[in-house]
Amino acid sequence: MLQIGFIRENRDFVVERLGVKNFSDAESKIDNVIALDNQRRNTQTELDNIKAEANRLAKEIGMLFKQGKSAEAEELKAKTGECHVKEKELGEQLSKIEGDLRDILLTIPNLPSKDVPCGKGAEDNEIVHQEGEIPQLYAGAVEHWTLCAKYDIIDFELGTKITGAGFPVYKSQGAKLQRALINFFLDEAGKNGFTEVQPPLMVNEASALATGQLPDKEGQMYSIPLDGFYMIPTAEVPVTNIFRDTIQKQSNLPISCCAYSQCFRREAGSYGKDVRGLNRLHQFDKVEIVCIDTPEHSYEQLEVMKNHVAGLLRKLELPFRILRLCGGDMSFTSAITYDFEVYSAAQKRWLEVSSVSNFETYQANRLKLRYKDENNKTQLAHTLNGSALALPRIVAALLENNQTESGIRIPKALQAYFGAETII
RNA sequence: GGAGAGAUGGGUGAGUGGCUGAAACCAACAGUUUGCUAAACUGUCGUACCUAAUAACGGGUACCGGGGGUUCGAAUCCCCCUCUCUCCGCCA
Repeated sequence: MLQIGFIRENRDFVVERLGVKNFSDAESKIDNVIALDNQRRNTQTELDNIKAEANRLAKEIGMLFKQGKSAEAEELKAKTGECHVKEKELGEQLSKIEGDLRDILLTIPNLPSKDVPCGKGAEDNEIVHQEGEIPQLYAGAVEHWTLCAKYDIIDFELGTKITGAGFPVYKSQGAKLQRALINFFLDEAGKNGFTEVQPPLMVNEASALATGQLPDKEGQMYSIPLDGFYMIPTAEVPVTNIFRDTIQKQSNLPISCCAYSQCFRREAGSYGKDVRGLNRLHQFDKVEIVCIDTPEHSYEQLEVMKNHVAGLLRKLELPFRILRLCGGDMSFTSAITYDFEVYSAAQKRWLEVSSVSNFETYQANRLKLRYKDENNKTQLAHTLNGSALALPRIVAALLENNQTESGIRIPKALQAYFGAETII
């Protein structure tokens, strides 16, 4: 959620930035917000004055009773009646205005930061970096879903039988490869200063709301209505919520966490070859990194996170590129997002394996995640997160790019974790 | 799931209708003292919103798990919800 004070002071800037995100009606919505906020302030002032008056009367009545002047006290009691009528009326007005204001604010996305390019969709994203060699595969090379069946390491049909499409069963060396990657990612994160946490895989409504999954993306999460819980679409949700309603000391910042979790996504409306095999799943594994920092340092921290992710891909010997997402392709809550894509040689396309974002104060405002600055003033912190990394497409690329006639080569960095040099 | 107890500021914990935004202690922070550390002493020490016609001090309102009610007045009384603890049951 954007901060109302910021909107008031930077109306034109806010409208202009929302334009970069192709947000429609920015101008009228922002003006509506400001008008409602004016109403809110006036009503608040009026209500406070009446309450102050009522408090004054109540004190006086107490004094009079103590002095035994009950007749005078009764007189004043009658007066308080009027106050209560007005108080009730204004109170209802105020909560209605506040509700309306909040509803509108929830529909306004985060402002893209100054580096975000304009654009409508994926085709307008900016490639800011590319490295690694695109492998030349031998003539009989195939896509990962064929490899999975050939080596009997990931069974999609079996998962369909047990649960449904998008819930694969990892078998034998496939299961081991999962564990190897998870441990590799966690260890690397640990070396780079990220503290590991293991969060719950279900969250309550307050948590889902605080990180922005609700109300914007309700249909994306699996829900358990009986208990009011949601299956997490990413560890970002529970991990960031660790810090909900807290005030951090500046000396504790930056906070850097990593967490392995399974992730659950309904992916409603997806279809076609994009969702084949490991390309899109309803349940998958991911190591997430989450950081909290001051506004002054958050962009440095973003670089730290990007470097960490790039390092992982390098060690996995995967060719990758980094995209700076354009306004139109960014998520609702993000101020800037870099996507990491690895090249999948058999599918002959780039697969998104990580997304690293700075949310600035947008999430922190809903989270009430603040810190005390050097002047001891309480301010909203910046939150950042990224995948480091999501497994399925990494597995897809590893299998496809490293396939040979005699088996699938495991990259050096992973061999100790996997316990072998090849899948045969 | 059954029975009971409880929820107060960073922590412990007082407070059962007005003088309590909340004692005391601890922690934390700043300063004095000190060769350094420690100790001692002094001071500061919740959050949000509104307002201020000197953004520095100030004034007001709300908040003692959450929501509603009684009352002129509620942390304190009543109702509902949530959560925690203890005992029992069940169980990886």
